[in-house]
Amino acid sequence: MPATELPPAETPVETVWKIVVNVPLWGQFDYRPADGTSVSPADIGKRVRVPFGRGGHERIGLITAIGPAGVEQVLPATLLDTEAPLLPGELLESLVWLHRYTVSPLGETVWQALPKPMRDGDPATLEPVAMLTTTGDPATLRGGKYKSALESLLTQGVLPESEARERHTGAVVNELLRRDLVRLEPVSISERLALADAAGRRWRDEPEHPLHRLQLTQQQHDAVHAIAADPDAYHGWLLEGVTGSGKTEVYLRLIAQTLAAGRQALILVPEIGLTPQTLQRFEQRLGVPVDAYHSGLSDKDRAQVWLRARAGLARVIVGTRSAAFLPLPNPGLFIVDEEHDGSFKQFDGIRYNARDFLVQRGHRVGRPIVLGSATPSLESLHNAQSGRYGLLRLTERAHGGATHPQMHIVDMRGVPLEAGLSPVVLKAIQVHLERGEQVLVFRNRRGYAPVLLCHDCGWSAQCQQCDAPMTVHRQGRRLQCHHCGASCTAPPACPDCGGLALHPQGIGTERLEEFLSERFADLAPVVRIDRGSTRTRDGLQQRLASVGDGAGLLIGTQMLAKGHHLPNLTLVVVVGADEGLFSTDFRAGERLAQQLIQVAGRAGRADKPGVVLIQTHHPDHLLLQRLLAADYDAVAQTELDERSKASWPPFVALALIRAEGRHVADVREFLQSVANAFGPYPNVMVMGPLPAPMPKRAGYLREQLLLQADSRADLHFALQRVIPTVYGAPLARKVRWSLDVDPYDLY
DNA sequence: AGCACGCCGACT
DNA sequence: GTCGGCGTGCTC
Repeated sequence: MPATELPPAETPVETVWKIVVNVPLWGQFDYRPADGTSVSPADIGKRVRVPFGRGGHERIGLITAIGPAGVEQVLPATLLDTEAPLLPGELLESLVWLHRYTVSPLGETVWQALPKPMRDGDPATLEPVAMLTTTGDPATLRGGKYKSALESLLTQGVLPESEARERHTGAVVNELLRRDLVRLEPVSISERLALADAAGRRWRDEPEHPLHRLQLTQQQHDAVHAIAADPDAYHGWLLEGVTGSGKTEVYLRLIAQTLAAGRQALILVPEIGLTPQTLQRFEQRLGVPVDAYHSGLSDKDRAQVWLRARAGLARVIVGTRSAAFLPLPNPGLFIVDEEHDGSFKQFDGIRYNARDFLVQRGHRVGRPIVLGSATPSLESLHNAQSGRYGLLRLTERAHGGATHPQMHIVDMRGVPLEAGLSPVVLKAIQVHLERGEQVLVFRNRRGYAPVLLCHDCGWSAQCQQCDAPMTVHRQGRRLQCHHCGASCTAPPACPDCGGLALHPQGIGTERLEEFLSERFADLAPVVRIDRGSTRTRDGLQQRLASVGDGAGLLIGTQMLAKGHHLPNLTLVVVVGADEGLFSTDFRAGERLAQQLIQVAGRAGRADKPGVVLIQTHHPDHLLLQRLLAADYDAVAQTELDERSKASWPPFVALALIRAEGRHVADVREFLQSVANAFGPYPNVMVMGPLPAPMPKRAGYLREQLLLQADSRADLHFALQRVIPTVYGAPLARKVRWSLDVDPYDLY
């Protein structure tokens, strides 16, 4: 045999760690253990410190797999997590799923799921916990705060020392310690787990437990029964419950059963819904500590909650969007409350929907997930109709005979208006205020007026940086752009014709406040609540509290549409609903219907039925007519039919590629090359490149590419092949671009 | 994204 | 002469 035909001597390929780092690069990187040990599947999910990039600078990486080296050069990496992996297998697998679904780099997907200290390589260690053991009897104590703190500590059982100090103030804890009424004792994780189990079972054995105080309605009972029937298997449930029907009570029973089984429950709520009152209510009814997970926590606190969840110690966690990424070794139940809410969709970085991610996790771990809403998203309704989810409906209000608010349409055509309000509306406001009740005027435009217009020549103030009119603020003295934040003094005369006929056009919340506070000054306090007046959660609570229980007039945007129960609120006025009736956005109708129902839900209580007045120029519009019957389902069905006819989601799969840059030519060329790359995939329809609905924003020129396919699989097949190449394209560095699978809207 | 390498203008 | 502008290319 001639020597030349011998195959080259093959050196066996080294088995290495496949590592992702937090960079917008598609691939993974190969590293070997620095200490010379061999790699093991048990390393998957652990963090490593790796030399990365030109200067060999160190970064944190995460081992996602092991396999044969794909490159010549393999650098050494040091393990950071020497015991258990930071990410349990299920969470990592779910994140890999998310990376495929959103078609974004795995490194970025994994990194955005971690609390900052874990991203930075801090050790995954729980802070040592001292249990507060009561050695004294609260009955022997006089003086309210020590006694109540001691009683509360007794019911909580196990509490990290820092948390005890936070809840009951350090001084109180110190005093209890000094008087030898409590003792601090370090507890092991296994002891803490055992105590959590005991607490979780307690409600079963105690007939006097707070959970049993409320009698469930038949519908609530049936819903609990259906969902709890098979706690060991995945099942998606859509819980459609009108305002006041007691969805929360259903959640609480299900959570209690989950606790009794020694499992963890994760509850996702919209940003606006996670108030201290919500948490308190959960804790009081369940009788166990409830962990909150949201952006308001410090990095350190977030990391501790994350680690408690990972250790199985946090049994009930209520959190916002990012809580969908909590590691749960022992999951029992997933809940997404107000599942239609837009805040579950992340709009920057990797664009995921926390609701959909959680459904996927429920599926993976084989546990029920409940999506609750008074106004379900069309996607979820569609899933319920097609049999993917079970549908449970709560149609009756739970306690007392509170009736649905009466909705009325106020025809504005040919009617004299004051600050955009018709005489009928003004009269109604007066009547309700005179009765000592509260009124909410809902207007989804903040500022004084949406436009500053010259009546002589038609000029209007436009933002220099954006394709949008400037909003008038401070009674016309200032102009502000709500898209880029630019702000300037309003011109004294028209810059075009020099005329003095500059008038604010249209009505914003500031103008409503100006007019209404003058008109009704002698009847009630007038409070405006929008992002201009109220920045913080506490600020919102304070402003609501300032109205008190008596007569009051609230003017507000979105912020007031949900949550916050105001028992004396009997009239809601909706100004400017027409904008949602004729929008080009496919989701506009759905959103308007949800908004109107939610805002209507603020009005009325058992003994005082609420009234909702909707001002419109289109009193015959089908959507409004259906809503009058308080029939969200009928509206939703109409909207679904429309979507089906017009080929919009959920009947087709959509993806949107946006790009912006200083030069429109770069943006156009980039998107055109991406569009061309879809050539081999005829099942994906490519629309664009087209100017974005707002072609210029903050000085950047924006264009977009809309991708549509009948089947999600076809869309993903094409995206999986095209998008990785985009990451390597030189033009991609000259523009800012993003991919949004299942865009919430097209703006 | 970082970060280094590289090739042209105003400074001790 | 060199400090530094940000264009281009690479990261196991």
